[in-house]
Amino acid sequence: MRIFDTLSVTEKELDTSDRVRIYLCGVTVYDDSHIGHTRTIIVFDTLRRFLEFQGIKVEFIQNFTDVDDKIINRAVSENVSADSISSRYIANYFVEFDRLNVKRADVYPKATEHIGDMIGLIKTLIEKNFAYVSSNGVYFSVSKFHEYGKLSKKKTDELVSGARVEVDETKKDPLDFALWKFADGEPRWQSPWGPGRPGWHIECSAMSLKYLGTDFEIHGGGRDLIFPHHENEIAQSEAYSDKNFAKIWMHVGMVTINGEKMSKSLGNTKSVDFVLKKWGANIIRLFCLSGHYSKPIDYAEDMLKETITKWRQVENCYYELVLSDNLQANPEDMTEIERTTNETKKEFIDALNSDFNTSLATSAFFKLVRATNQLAASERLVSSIAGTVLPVLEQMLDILGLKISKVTEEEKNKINDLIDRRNMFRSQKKFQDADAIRKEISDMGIVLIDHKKKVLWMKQERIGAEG
RNA sequence: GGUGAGGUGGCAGAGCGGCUAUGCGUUCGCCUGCAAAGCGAAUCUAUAGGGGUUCGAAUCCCUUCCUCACCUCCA
Repeated sequence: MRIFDTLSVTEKELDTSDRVRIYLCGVTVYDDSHIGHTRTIIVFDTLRRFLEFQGIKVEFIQNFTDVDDKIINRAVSENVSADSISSRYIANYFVEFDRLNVKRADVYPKATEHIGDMIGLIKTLIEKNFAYVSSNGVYFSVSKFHEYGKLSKKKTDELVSGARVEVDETKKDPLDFALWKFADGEPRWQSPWGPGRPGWHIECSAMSLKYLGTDFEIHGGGRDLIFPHHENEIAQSEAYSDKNFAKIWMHVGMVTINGEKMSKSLGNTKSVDFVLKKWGANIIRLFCLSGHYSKPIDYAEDMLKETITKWRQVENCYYELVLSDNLQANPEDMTEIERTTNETKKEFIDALNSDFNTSLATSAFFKLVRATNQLAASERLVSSIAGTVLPVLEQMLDILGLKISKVTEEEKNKINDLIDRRNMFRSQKKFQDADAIRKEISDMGIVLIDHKKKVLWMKQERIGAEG
């Protein structure tokens, strides 16, 4: 599979010969996660599912930044400990991303649990003369790392001339960034240079190195992390190890709202909780995968609504397949559907192999859905066809992380009972009674599909936006 | 100002030298007791403007205009 690498600005072949190690920069746990975090995490979850579907071993690490000024500020304003803030949002994170059907990473390392690793790294950087101690903390000396700027394509002299770099008189160079900050208040940790807290960037270097080693396959995150976070990670890590840090840098585009970037600092975010209540996991996943991962997508309610229509087609398709009559298809239909199934499956996989083009992949997926629904609409969908289509459809659903709402055996029996009663009323032309039953079924979240000679049903996911 | 990514039909979104995806929308229709769901047909022949290369360009080159992101914490 080929993936676009931000560092080399080219598509690179992903080395899957042994295992694929992925480090994804996770969230700072000081507030609710939002749809922007969601997109990045869903993209990587889907990538991981796709690799695993192919039998490739994946080691997936995603960190939590649980020491940060924002966490401390929040703790102060709520008059609680920093730890209680980060624990709360980490707990929320798991609730929400489980609901989004995101597979758990192999490890979710926390910064606070790796202070020792960071100190070790900083020590070496000082020994190698890449870092120095000032009265405020320990700083990385950017000018010592000659490749600084290679990821973000920035030249250090241009960065200096830009007026937006932080002013700190104790730094030797305005570009230098903190590895360790001296601090009086809590939380703080002892270090050889004095008590304090680690800088933001060093945690990812320390934790990726610890869990994945050097030169691992993919390092990812949102585009906004390219500078300075990932640039600084590269500087620290490569200065420390003298080895290449990551083989491929994969960056996910921003989610905008009304064309404007969504971010906590702008205060225009849509929280995961909000979008889950409004749209549900399947719609959000489809939305997040609707465009190429590297490009921005706009959170627009009309687009989300369209996605509901598509999802209904998928639900219909699935239940038509599952509930099809136990019959043999006519040979022409069989040949045709086998061809379509194979073609769409190939299209789907080829698209994902080509820089993870989820937009193309989902369009192949919908082609298969439509072909199936066509057969259903013309009363030609039978079990032998389902036997061909269903396994492929389920594979695609699984890779995309989509989940069809299912019913229990008990509910199924009840539905069939009610359908029988309704049919009876219908045959007696007691349509009001029949409609009352239809309403009762609909209240269970079940929609009836009246075919010419049979009545099928499907479970529809309840979606908040539909009221 | 610097750097990067883009500008494709009413909308979303692929394609990245020839065969102009796909979906949504809209209109009409099929099906139905009526619906719903689904399906069909029609609609839409689009590639920011201007040059060029080529037998042939949305796709390559030049240029103009515009949008967004990053350059401070951010997924």
